Amino acid sequence: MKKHTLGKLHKNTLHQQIVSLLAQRIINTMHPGDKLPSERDIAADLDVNRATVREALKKLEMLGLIEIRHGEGIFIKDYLTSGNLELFKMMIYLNDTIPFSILQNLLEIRKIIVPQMAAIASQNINREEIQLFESIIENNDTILEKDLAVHQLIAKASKNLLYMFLLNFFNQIFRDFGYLYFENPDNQTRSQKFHRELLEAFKSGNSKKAFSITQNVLEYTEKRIYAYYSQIYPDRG
Amino acid sequence: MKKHTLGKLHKNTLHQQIVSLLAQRIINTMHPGDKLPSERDIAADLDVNRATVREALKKLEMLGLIEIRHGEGIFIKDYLTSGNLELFKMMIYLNDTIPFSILQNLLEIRKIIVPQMAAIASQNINREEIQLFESIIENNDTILEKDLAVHQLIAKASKNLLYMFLLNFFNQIFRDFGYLYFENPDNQTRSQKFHRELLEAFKSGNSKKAFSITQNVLEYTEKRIYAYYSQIYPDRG
DNA sequence: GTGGTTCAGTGGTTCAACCACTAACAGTAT
DNA sequence: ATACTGTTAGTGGTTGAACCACTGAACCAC
Repeated sequence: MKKHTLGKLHKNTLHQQIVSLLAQRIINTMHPGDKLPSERDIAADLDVNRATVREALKKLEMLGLIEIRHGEGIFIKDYLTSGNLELFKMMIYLNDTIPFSILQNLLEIRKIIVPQMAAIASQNINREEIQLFESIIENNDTILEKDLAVHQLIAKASKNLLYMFLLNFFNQIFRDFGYLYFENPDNQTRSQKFHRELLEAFKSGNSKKAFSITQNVLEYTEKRIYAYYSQIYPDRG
Repeated sequence: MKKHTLGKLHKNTLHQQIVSLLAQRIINTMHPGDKLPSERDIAADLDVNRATVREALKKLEMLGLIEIRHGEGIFIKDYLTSGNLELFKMMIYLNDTIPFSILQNLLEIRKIIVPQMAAIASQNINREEIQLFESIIENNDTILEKDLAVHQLIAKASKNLLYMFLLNFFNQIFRDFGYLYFENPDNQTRSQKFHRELLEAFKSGNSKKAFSITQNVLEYTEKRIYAYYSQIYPDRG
């Protein structure tokens, strides 16, 4: 790895490549409790510097994939019981297509939590946030950006920092795949309708309405995404 | 808030100390878009090596606190729109006591999602998982370990990997604070009752019952925790 | 057995140097 | 004036070698 013998496209940093490489190796071929080679050996195997390997290992540690013990070594953790949302995100991007089961997981959780938070937001929202909502609807951003902003406003109005962070997770994924969804004009108008209706529910402080409005649009979204997915991959839907 | 308050001193690694230091500095005194000093300057300021600083910066990057741009520098991100659950966790442990608002956030989200997942689990659980549930109830672990295991089983039975990872987040926190909760014998028997009832609901595949049983115990838990908290900090409850 | 010592192997940290990228600027050609 | 080009300073990215700190196992003395 010392010299770029070929004009390869190295868009990622070296330690990021090592993160992906080791993550795949760990998930696919190793088991909890297994010991990873020493930092020196990994560095030698990959023909990179030990410091670079260490930066990659620090990231893998934060993903919940490994545990680094001073004086002992590096051990594989059970990602089912120690993995976090960052690992989930990486699993999405490791493959070139998002696995269908992962997609289902995502939409299932989303449908559970978002309507409830919209209901809570309707009770806690203040004038300033109402105005922000109106300006989001009126501005000239793309519908994708608007929708992301609306959900962020729901989180802000809910006054729940944990939901704010949870939403960041959803949005980071949706930002990458959402453009596909909004290529369909029907989906665009459906979201615009959702934004308008939710604003009214917020203005009147009607939590039940906020809940149902949000639930309905998520169910619509779900159907559309499944339809799209099974159209692209007829054997998986 | 670790259990072993005696005997174990602060033996954090140097780069971990730097993570905490920089995280506090960023959250408390800096704003999104601000530029952090260069790696070389930070290393000089803290009188540590640049490689050590870099390992800390890699972690801060994964927390969503900073963005590192090759050739440009290190920039503060808006943690409200880029922070993740790991950052939320760090915010809990940065202070010596868990802030009340954070506690509320946690319990609010937990109460929304866990009963729904229990209902889903009741529909997807298989014989093997039923047996695992029974063995959890019968074994001799502490009630804290049992309760963590029961929730893990709910996640496993739900067949939702994302919820599995979300639960890891909750459990990592509950593992550190839960022993306080279970010091109360009433709370212990309440959880044991929950485990038995949920097992029956799972056996009969009754999703509504699984939902309400889980919701009830979470509401009980919530009240107890709030009561405990306002007893310790009378001015905040 | 018990307790202390040594030793090899591991992660943690340091140092100095160089590579690769970015922005800003000055100079040039058009 | 405008657009292009090369230079340069400052930044993060990577390297190599060395040493420090911790762990477990083997060994030894009692």
